[in-house]
Amino acid sequence: MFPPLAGRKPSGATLAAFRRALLQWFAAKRRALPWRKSRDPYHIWVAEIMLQQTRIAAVIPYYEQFLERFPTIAELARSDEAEVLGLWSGLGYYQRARNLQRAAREIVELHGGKFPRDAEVARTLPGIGVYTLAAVLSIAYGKPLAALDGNIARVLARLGAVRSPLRDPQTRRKLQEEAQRLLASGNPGDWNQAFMELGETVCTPRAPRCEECPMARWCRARGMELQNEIPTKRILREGIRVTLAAAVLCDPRGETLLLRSPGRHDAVLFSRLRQFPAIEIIGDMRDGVREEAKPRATTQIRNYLRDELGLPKLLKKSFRQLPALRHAVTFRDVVLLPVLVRVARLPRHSEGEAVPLQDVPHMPISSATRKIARAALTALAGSSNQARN
DNA sequence: AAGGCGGGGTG
DNA sequence: CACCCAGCCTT
Repeated sequence: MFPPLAGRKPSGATLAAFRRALLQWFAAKRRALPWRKSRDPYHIWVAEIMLQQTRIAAVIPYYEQFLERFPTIAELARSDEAEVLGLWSGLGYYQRARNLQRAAREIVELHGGKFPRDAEVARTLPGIGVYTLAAVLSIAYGKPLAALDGNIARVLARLGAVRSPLRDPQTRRKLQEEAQRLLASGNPGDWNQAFMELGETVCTPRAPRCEECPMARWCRARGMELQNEIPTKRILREGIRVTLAAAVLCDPRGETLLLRSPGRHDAVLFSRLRQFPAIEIIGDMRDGVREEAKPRATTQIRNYLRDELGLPKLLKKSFRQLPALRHAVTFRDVVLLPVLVRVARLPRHSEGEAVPLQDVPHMPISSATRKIARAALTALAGSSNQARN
């Protein structure tokens, strides 16, 4: 079913050549990534959690800052969740950070502060699923567990010309078995990383570089010129479009108001983290008419601030609409319409908090909130420059 | 078994 | 720009 054993009796020699080809390629091309400097299970674990659904380039700076602040499991366990989220801010999938810290506390309380070696024990930790378990235990402890992530699944699917969808549970099982069978048990950590790195750099989702691929001679998809058709495209939930207006209040001291709970919009749009007051601009939002939301944004924000935040009536000239921003939240495509609002005093609000606008980009917030804060800071810097000139 | 959770890279 | 990517948890 899969090369190198496809259609023939399992041949030890072929399998050995297959493994040698990949390991030699990895030895030559292996990138010097921060988490590869270490075998500390904690370091590997943090890296693997950050790398879930997230590209290497995005992870590197977060990884280094995170370990600098939380050098040990014990340090992570005794920190505030808010600080952990602060260091995660911008990386997305914030539940990962919460689980990471919960697991750290569990490790300190139940496992003597060391990441468990036992697979069944480690698997019970929050945030440790089948993939992460195999990755951490193989890399940190040399356990012979085959990792199956998206990269490896794609490589295996191409090697074996598997046409069924990768997320199909039956296919998944088949691929997991195959990965386990191919695993080079001499150094499972290197093997898993070699496989993933091949998927990331050569056997890419689109336009795979088959000419550079050390495994091309074993690849059935390549042989059938199906490398661009396999794996089959995943059917994604249809996206929806959302338009939000967000108010960046600004008092004379440069302070702004953040809310702990959402305004009139879906809470997930700011990852349930602190956010600017915001409302969804309802209206006919079919394709092509989103432009109509822009004039409505200021009016609706103005009403919202008055009715629900108890802000006194403000003059129209206190409002300044900034250029629209785009943001994505899983299947939602969000257009953000930031509105800068000059106020004499920030309103009191039970869920509100006054903070210097300057500080907002460094707080535990979603990227959407950061984008809005940066847009506002840029606009303010621009207008003060104009005033000086 | 299916759906939800971010964000950024790529062609 | 539009399109693409994916591990874990909850329901």
